[in-house]
Amino acid sequence: MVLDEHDRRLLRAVQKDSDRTVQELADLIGLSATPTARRLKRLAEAGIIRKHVALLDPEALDLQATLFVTVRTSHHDADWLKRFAEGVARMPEVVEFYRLSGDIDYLIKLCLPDVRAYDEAYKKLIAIAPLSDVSASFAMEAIKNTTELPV
Amino acid sequence: MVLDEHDRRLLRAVQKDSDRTVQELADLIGLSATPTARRLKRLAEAGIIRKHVALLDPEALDLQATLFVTVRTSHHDADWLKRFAEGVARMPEVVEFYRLSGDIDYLIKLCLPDVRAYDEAYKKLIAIAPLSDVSASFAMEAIKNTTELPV
DNA sequence: GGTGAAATACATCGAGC
DNA sequence: GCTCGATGTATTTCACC
Repeated sequence: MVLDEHDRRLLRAVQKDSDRTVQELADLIGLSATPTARRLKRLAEAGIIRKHVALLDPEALDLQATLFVTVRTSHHDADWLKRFAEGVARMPEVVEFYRLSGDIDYLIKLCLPDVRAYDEAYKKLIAIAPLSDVSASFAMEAIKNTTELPV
Repeated sequence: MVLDEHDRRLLRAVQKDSDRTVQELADLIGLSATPTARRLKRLAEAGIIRKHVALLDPEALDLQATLFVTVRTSHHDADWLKRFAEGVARMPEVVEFYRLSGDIDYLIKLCLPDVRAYDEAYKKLIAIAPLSDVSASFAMEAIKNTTELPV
């Protein structure tokens, strides 16, 4: 799908704040309400707008700690991989989970009440599948953390 | 603020999908529409619901590459820190940016069209402030990537 | 692909239980 | 906290340019 400047402005606006009326969005991108609504519908149907969600404040929910866990493993067979991927993804405290290139095999981002809670998460991780090398460091400061993609 | 089970169910629902009417949310959490609307308002005013946003599909926007950049530095003075933090945070391709504990000082998550585009991002990074050691690896697979916090 | 006006659906507020 | 009903507002769908 081809996007023009109006589409991109619209995407930038809704990924910043989707609590806006079509009229407000229309004013922002310099169109009237009807074509703005049409574009929104088109972008959603094309799958470019995946969904709308509420973002919560981790502090207010007593989730003060963000941890990054790096994992190396010697097991690379399909069985192990499936077991590990599914087990880790099922953990609600795991918010991101990537298989990486390079010498680190996996990167896991955890959202926890405090750094002490890592002990329990670590036990859960090693119980899922055998891991050669697990290392963690916690975020002292989240300088930037956005869901906005560069469009 | 104290949250009961109805509040938590509501938070779980809106963080998954906020494109629902108050009536649908009410049915999900087992209350009727009026108290559900009241709870939503209370949670937003308390700052627990920070905002509502649209999540876009990176693939559909030709952003196929996720990269993680780790940075070590020997500069730790206030001036350097401010310059580095502000400069990096301003880059639109930087979606997450943390100051870490341990031997890695900073972790940067980049959202790029392809891995080749890292060359340009790297040049931008080293132009912001002097860095001792920069290393990158790209995500071969995003096994999990959610904005849902564990509540 | 854009405009303006009408119909519909939703959120919001109040009163009574 | 629930129900019902009324009001205001936003979304949606027309015909039309």
